Amino acid sequence: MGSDATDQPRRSRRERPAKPALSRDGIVATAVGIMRSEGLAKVTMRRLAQELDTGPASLYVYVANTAELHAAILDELLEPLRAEDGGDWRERLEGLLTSYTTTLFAHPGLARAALVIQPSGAHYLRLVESLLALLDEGGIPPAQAAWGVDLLLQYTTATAAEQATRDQSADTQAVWDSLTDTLHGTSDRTHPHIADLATRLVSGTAEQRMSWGIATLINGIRATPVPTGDAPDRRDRV
Amino acid sequence: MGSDATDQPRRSRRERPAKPALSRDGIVATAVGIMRSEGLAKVTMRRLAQELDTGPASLYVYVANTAELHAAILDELLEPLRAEDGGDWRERLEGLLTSYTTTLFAHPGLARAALVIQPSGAHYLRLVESLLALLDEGGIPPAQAAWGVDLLLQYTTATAAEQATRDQSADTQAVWDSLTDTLHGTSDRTHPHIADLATRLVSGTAEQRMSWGIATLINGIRATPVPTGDAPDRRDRV
DNA sequence: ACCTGAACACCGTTCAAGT
DNA sequence: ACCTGAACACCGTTCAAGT
Repeated sequence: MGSDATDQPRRSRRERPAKPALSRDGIVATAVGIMRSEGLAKVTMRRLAQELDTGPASLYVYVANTAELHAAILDELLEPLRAEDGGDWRERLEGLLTSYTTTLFAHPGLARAALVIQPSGAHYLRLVESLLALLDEGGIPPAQAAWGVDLLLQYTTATAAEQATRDQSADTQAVWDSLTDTLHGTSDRTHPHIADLATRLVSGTAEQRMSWGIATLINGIRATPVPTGDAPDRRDRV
Repeated sequence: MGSDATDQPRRSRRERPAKPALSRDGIVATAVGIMRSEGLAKVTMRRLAQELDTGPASLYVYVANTAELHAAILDELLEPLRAEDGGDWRERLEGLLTSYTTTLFAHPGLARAALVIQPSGAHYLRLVESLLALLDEGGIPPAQAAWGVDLLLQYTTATAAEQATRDQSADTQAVWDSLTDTLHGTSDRTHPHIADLATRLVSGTAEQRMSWGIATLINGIRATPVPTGDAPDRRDRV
């Protein structure tokens, strides 16, 4: 009983489980799959089309371009993100931002895409909502929270983008060594401050830096009022 | 008299002013030229080779890869950056960071490269030195200044990367409108904080946001001590 | 309306062979 | 040592033509 062509009269089966109809959701889901197994760099229109057993042109019926596709992938990855229940608002805020960063870390290259596209998917909005709720709980004035949430997300996204890229490249250690050497070798006369702080400039683990960075941002956001007056919209729209 | 073969016995001239010898500096200078006139996206190994009248393989004698080339271009652009003379240290710090951002703004795409590569050229080091001097002048504790300078440069670089990309794309307005609509259309019940702050989330000009962001970072850096103890090197090297 | 083959106009990087 | 032609293994996007 090696064959199973019983109730499906004619149609090439096996290999592919009956080519499913194309849909935006199906395309995004397949894209996520490729990214998880091979990284974002492999998620190209051509490769994706191949996976879906069609030509690249077909995808443009559902996705405007590669950037939009990457935005959709990102939002999909944010699905499991949720703030913890117990604890101090600061701890929960740091926890939520850390899981956001961890998510981006796990998928090198997506963080860079996130910096370049303006995410606006459902899961991203939920993340923003959670962050605003925590800042509110911490008594941060609304205007500062509104601008601050941008700062917090930008910081974590940019950090993930940097870190992810560096981990990816094979010669990270070499680059690092040469930077350390450059800093320590800097002349005391031309660059006194760098020479003085050489060790401190590169001290700390990524986790320590991130934790300090988030605390620094929160302290800054709390302490810095936004300019008063009816500030115009960023696009000068009324 | 269509020919002009007078005092140069044999050698195809005209068109190209006698092909110069390749050198790293020449390659970088040519790359900067292409970037200024056509944008970073056009600075490819192939295009650069064509400009230098050779094949792409020849460039690999002087430049390890495209990322290294972009790093070299960035450093070249930082050459004219200098802190102003007069005024408050805060104003001069903001001024210097603003000219850094303006430089990246003027060349869309380079900011993104700056986030991905660890800059370490001579002009970048001078910028770091200037920032450390200003933070020192402002009485920021050395350990906080050392970590803070990273935060300030990351913030400005990431902001430029975001802004540059968005200005570049033709349908910026459409994306913006749809984001605004999304925010304002967000249900009061599912996303109460977003609904409440919708206007504030998108308020302010890019300049106002940047200025507030820098002030926020400085306040945070001043207020947040770095973890004590002999913190290990970021790479655990002793 | 949805889908597609084929084409247009490109990429980075390597390598064996030359000078 | 430096330079190169040619190749390998790819890209995103468009468009006319089909169903």
